[in-house]
Amino acid sequence: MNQKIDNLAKILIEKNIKPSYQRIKILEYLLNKKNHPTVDKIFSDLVKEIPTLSKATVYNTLDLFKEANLTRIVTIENNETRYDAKVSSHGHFKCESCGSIFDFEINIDSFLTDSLEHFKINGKNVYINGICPGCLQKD
Amino acid sequence: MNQKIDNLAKILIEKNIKPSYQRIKILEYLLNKKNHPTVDKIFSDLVKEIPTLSKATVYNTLDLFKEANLTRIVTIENNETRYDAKVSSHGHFKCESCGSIFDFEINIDSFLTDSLEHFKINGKNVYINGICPGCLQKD
DNA sequence: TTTTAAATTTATAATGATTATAAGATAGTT
DNA sequence: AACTATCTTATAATCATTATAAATTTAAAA
Repeated sequence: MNQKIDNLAKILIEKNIKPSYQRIKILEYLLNKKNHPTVDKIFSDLVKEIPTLSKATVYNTLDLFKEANLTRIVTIENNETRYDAKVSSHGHFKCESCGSIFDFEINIDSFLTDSLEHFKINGKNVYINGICPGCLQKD
Repeated sequence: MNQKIDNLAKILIEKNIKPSYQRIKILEYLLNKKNHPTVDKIFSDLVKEIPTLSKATVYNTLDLFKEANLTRIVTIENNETRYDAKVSSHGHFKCESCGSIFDFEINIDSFLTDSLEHFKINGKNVYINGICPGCLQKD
């Protein structure tokens, strides 16, 4: 009946995660909005569609997704955790003036040196802060 | 009389920060221990020497240092902010098994692409997670 | 279809890092 | 010494996250 839902469910089942309604909706949200949402943003957006949604469910689900490698935590700020649907490797730029977060392409392996050759690498985060072009122009 | 204290004081004065006893001690701590301490670690270590020390002072001072570019925030975990005395650019590796944090050399500019050419860059963070050699051997 | 058990979701309370506020202490200046 | 601004401290407030237990849903069995 609903092809999209089925595809999302399949993704979850492949990871041994039961495809509950909430989980499908949260996964859909993450795959659609690629703007590193906070838990709060995810919750307040989805609660419009799922009025009974609880913030604990969002936390639980994101934790599940993280374990299953469907989602990664974006390490940008220390006060609010942000999440990304696992996609191609990219870095994050945060503007200190307007607070916007920009993605940028990155050759994720180019900066790895021999010093890590005996380490098992599971994830890479590149985070740059500064002023974005828009805010630079304002000054 | 105390050459070391004088040097630390000078660093602060150059940044227009009044060299109070607490500030000098916190700066000294950061420069000596380069293990990305949390606020809690800094406080509990220093309170032995300065019994009247308040955690609020540690927060205030680190904030001052950050503004003055003496210190940078290490973006590793989201639940506990860690601080580094500003030194040569390096990345951080966190072992998911034992929790240790390793520094590693990086060619900080090699991974910057054209996509950021119109951005003003103030800081760069590279954070990698995985398993360290010691924990790999245990398995 | 009902029953039952397991898993999931929800509401609520607890925790813990950080921030805000105001009172007290300190240092520099006239 | 008195005055003033700054710094430090203690305390309370905030806010994201985690823990807990009850309620609901799901899936399987009878």
